[in-house]
Amino acid sequence: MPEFPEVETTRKSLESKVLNRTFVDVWTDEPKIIKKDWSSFRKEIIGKKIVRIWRKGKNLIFDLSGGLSMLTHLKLTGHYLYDRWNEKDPMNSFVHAKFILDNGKTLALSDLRKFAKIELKKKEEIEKDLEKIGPDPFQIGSEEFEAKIRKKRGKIKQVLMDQTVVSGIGNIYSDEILWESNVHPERKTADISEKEMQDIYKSSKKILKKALEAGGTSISDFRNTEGIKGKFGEIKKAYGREGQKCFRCSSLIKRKKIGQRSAHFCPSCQKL
DNA sequence: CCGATGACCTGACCGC
DNA sequence: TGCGGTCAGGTCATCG
Repeated sequence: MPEFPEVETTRKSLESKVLNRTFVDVWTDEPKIIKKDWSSFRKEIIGKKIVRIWRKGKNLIFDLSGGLSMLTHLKLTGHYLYDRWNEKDPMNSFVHAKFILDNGKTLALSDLRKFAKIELKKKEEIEKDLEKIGPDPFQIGSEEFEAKIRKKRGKIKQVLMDQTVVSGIGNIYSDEILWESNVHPERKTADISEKEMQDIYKSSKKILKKALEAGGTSISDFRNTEGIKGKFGEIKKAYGREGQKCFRCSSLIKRKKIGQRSAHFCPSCQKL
């Protein structure tokens, strides 16, 4: 599920709720989510305090006491839930990991497809693993953004989603950003004009900011830590709108496979 | 080094 | 109702 807006929504919420809490117990019914031998994971994490919660791209990292960090990647369908959440929503029922905190409350990971991963390593090791992840659009200026994008040859949609180039953008927001910029997803990075690059840069920040303010997108399974949906799905312009009218020109939105993913775009506003 | 392709999983939905 | 196919906010390993 999660791209920048969903992960950041989760991060902010967890920061306000579980920062400075200590793990007193852990549970899982799907040990493969934890990329470490379960008994050593359990032994190492119990008694550790959460001292910082940060994000790099789509990765969510809990720095713990004792020089350890716990990295979580929610992949397609993972989301964190805390304390008392909306249990009527079936999407909140795929809980495969639970952390019991020293205030007696539970931090849970619900993940329908079980792709999420949790790693526990030394802080420096986690940081090293994340070196390959590029900056998100808010961390760089337009010149650096353009330089990074141009350096990678290929179709703009795929390059925008390449986490080593720029991070935080996935399938939904790349479609939204390119629609907003009037750029066809298959345009080659080398052939995009400077003006268009500026538009893509500005749109990236605009769309991600808007989506964050809306609490993310919950077309399928994303929920915040209270188990509630985000609202960006109600105002998206391209993703998932195949066959519906473009909000700018009324042409019908098209869907096309690019790489392995579905791209949604307006064939008349976004020309090849 | 690069791109293309499957693998990892489960559930929803659509057409017959 | 049931079956089979397709699709899904993401990465990884492997192969040519």
